[in-house]
Amino acid sequence: MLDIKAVRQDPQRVAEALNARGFQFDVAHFSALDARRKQADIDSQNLLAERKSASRQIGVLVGQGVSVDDAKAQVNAQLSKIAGQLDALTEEARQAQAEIEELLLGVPNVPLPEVPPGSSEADNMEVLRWGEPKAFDFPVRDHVELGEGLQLLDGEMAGKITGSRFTVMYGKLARLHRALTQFMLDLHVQEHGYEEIYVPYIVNRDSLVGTGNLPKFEADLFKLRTDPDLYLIPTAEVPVTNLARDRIFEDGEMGEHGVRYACHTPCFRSEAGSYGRDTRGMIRQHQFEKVELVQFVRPHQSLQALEQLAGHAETVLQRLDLPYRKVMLCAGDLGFSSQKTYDLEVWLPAQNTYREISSCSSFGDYQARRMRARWRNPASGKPELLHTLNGSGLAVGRTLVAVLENCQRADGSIAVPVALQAYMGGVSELGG
RNA sequence: GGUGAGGUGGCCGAGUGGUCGAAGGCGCACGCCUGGAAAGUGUGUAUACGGCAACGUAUCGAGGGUUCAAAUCCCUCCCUCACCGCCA
Repeated sequence: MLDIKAVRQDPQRVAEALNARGFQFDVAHFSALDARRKQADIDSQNLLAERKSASRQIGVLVGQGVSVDDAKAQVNAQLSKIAGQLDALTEEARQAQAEIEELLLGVPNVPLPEVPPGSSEADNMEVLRWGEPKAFDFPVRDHVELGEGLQLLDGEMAGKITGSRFTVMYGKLARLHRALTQFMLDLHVQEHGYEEIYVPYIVNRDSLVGTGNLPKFEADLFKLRTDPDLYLIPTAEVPVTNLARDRIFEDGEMGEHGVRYACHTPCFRSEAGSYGRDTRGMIRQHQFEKVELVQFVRPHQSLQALEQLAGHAETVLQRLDLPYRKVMLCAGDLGFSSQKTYDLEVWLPAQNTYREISSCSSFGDYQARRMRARWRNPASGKPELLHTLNGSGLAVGRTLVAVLENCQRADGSIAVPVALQAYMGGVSELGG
């Protein structure tokens, strides 16, 4: 959520900044609503104050021995006037509050100044490339051909069990998938200073509102038939970031670099409307695994933290020797809650292109305001909104795809990257 | 899922429907005392919104209700604890 004070102070500037990411912010509507909210708030507060003092007066009189009825009679004029207006006024105030809240919950974050303009991924800015795409002296197979050829991957069976966009893996492939997860977690915990945590895979509505998935993107979620509403997590970002919800961190709890959590979870995405895109194979699934990195930092640290976070994700690709490029998303391609995002795109030889494998974002105080996540600034002694960040480190399923395709050999077997062999019990190849 | 007991400030813990945002304690901050410390002692110590400020309003798990007035009474829900049932 944006800072309502900042919006109020210069709505035009906010509107322009949001326009850069393709969002139309209706300044006139906001201003009218805010004025209404303020007036209703003042009116109802005044009335409440009157009622309170009248009630208090009755209490005082009763304390002095006056009968309750007599006491009421003495302040009757005031009370009857209040009774007539209070309900309407408090309802008006409540409604005005709710409306402006709803409006703001639907407004995305403002991009940082360095975020390039643009409306689609075509306008994203390449920051760097790492590694050389390997030249193959045989026709490359995609991961589906490779996995099915080895009889380790089965999309049809998943279709039978559940439906489209799920997958079944067997044997060494299933193990490679698990090895990738273990490798990533160990790297981030042992070398990058993250604490490993385990969290619920089902969350409530408040948690999803906190991260910005709701109220706008309900269609992307799997919703359970419970009361109250519960949802399968679309990413570990949701439960992990919500660890900070309604919480005030003492400075000592934040550590030098802030709080860093690494968390492996399955992710569930309904992706209603995405049918037709990436239908083949494991690129876009309803269920996939991800190792997520989440940070809570002091506001002045967030820019540097984003660079470090992206670096942590890049290290995974480097250790696996997978060529990739890093792009800064343009304003129009930013996620709803993000103020700045780097995507890491891994080289997929079968597609002859780079494909997203990690997205690392800084949210500034946008999520923190939605979930009232704060730290106590020792300089002021006051609670202030902290900054949140997260990034995939990495999407496991897509990393598996990248390993299969980049490490394939002419006979359709797969050379297991050296970094993973220890996690495979020494196994160095699939098939062959 | 059943029965019972509870949910109050950073923590513990009082609270009879009426000057209660809430006694007391712990913790923390600052001062006094001391050569220095401990002990002792004094003061302060929730959050949000509005206001230049004085201050006002809201919040005692959440939401409804009764009442002139609710931390306090009633209803529903959530959570915690104990025992039972079921289960990995």
